[in-house]
Amino acid sequence: MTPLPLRKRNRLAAQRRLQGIALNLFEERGFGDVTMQDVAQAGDVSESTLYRYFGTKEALVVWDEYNMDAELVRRFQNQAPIPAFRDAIISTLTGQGDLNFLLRRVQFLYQTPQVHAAAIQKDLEERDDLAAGFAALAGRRKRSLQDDVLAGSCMAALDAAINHWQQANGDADLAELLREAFAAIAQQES
Amino acid sequence: MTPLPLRKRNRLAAQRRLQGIALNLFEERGFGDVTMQDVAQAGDVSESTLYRYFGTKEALVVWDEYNMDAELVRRFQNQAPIPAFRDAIISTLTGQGDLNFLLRRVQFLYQTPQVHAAAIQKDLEERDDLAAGFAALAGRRKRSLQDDVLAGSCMAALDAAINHWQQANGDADLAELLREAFAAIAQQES
DNA sequence: AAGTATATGGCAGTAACTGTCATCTTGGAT
DNA sequence: ATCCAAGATGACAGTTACTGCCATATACTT
Repeated sequence: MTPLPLRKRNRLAAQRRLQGIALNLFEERGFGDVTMQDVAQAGDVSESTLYRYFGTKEALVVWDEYNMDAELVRRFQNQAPIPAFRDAIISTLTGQGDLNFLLRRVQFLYQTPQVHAAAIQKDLEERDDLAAGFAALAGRRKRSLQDDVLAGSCMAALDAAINHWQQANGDADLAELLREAFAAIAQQES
Repeated sequence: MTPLPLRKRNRLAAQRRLQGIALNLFEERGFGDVTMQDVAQAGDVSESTLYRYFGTKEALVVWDEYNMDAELVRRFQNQAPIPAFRDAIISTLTGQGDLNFLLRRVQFLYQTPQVHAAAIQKDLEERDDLAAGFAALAGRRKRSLQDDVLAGSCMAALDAAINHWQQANGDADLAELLREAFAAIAQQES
């Protein structure tokens, strides 16, 4: 894989930096009591730039650089859909260095309804992709009701696992929680 | 059951009326191109009142008066959790007179990401209650990971069914779609 | 070194929301 | 019928997230 162009890398670095600064402020004073102006000043950039980077205030928390598309597609080749998705998630999350920072973001996210909603909106897009992927895997051109329910259940498992991990203050094996959560999808008695 | 106090009834009527007016405007000109002021003027109320009734702009679409708590509790007595929830939903939705208005709301909702997110945020509260209900049913005091996944899957089924119904312009049996969707939860191969 | 693309900052404007206060209106009491 | 208390409404000012636009500065290419 080619290394990221310099501009992209600088941008990513700046975003990471600003996200850290923003999260500090939010944790200190609360989401509602920190303005975009505050974050901009603390980060020594203009509000314009801040908006160009993140688009919305909520995105300061929700934004991340995870991208598991490549990994996901590769695993789809030779695994059943649910385990493929599960393993892609696990390797993406646990392979990413800073679990502590993820924990802070996620804890804040679940405790701030406004931010939580934004996170869910982002999940929805991922869910749609997933449902489309399930359909494609079965050779169908259009997503069926089952594909959608399945994709929704996967997102529910992901959400539940992260939520439990967050509630335990990170004192739990995230990968193990994810495996449990995804196992729960299949083992439901009606 | 005692009839609703007059004040409550008037309020409900006013909300129904304003929601209808707002939906008309949104459908005509698009969500982003209608201001709260526009809605207030069209409805002949002040912005203050509008905000007191709905709180947010999105709530003008998302708001409804459905309340299936009673139904749900009753069904939990003698049914397995998933069918209980499913049947409670079905009888609540189909028993409610105006499916056409529901269709309009839901179609708009799925086509407007901002509103969709608000709807899901509302669903989350319901999901929490459901998970708690599952735990209580099994005699556990605390919600387990499985309870959460299960509740999330139920919401996914509900969402998928309504989404398909909406995409078919209501030319489908909603109850039937719901049954299919909930059946898909149990029949997933891992 | 010149030229082009891109990133940044400043600024003005819109509209969603919040809080407050004065003014009705309503429902129930005597 | 009348008065009173509680709740509903409207007017208004203020905050802040977000958008668009333009001028300037910075970085990449040839």
